[in-house]
Amino acid sequence: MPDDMIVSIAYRFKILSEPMRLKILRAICSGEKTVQEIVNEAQASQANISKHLSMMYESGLVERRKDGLKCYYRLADDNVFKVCGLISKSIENNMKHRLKWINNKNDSLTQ
Amino acid sequence: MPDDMIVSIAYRFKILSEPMRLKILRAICSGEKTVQEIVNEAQASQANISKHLSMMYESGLVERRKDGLKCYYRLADDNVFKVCGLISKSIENNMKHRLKWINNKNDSLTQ
DNA sequence: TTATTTTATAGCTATTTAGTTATATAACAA
DNA sequence: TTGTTATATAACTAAATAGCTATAAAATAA
Repeated sequence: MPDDMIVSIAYRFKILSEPMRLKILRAICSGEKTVQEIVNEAQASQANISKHLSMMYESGLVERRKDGLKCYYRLADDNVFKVCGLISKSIENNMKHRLKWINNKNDSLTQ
Repeated sequence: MPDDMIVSIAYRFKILSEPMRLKILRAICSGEKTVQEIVNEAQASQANISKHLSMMYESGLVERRKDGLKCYYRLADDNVFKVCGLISKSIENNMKHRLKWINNKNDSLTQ
């Protein structure tokens, strides 16, 4: 994998690396929502959510549709869910691995 | 997905969001390597690589094995590659999407 | 027109962090 | 012992950024 591809992928990860932005994704995973609805679900200020949404839009992670005063945001594609699934599985594996290590240590202490 | 899971996933993304750390993963994807080998491949200072490796180890992304003076690092699991694959596919989709959009715009301009 | 609603953005602050230099640690060699 | 090699870490600086408040912009309603 070339360096510029690495930089692109790192940037995409960076967007996904903020809990508030993942909460936004959680809010719109079931379908498009207005900014105000996302604000309510993610429990943050309107300015903050709007700023996050703008950068997520600029980077192509979400798409949007304006209708009168309202603006509806939706996911650009669903790869992000597969990614989150893999990541959480990886975290789970890691937890199990550490737990096993701790248990082995306890076993050897009590032998 | 609960909030604490979101925080864990975000943190994992954060570790993957630095180009230098992805270069480290690229270096060790074919098998374990010493710090010095990784330094050479990733083209960075020893202190910098060592710091990145420490945090990647603490977070469970890599594992390590000490042998005399040398320390060998390896991937903890290969989910990270599936993740990078999905991300790059997602970026690719996004590029195509934007290109189509630009082409449509050009078409309507030249009509 | 003026008022209201919805969203975006500008300016600011505090926090985080990548990379640097210098040094510490630890294993090995002479 | 002393010297060398490999890695880790401490202290620092500069840059990036999440969240805040206030305001702008833009569509709608009265």
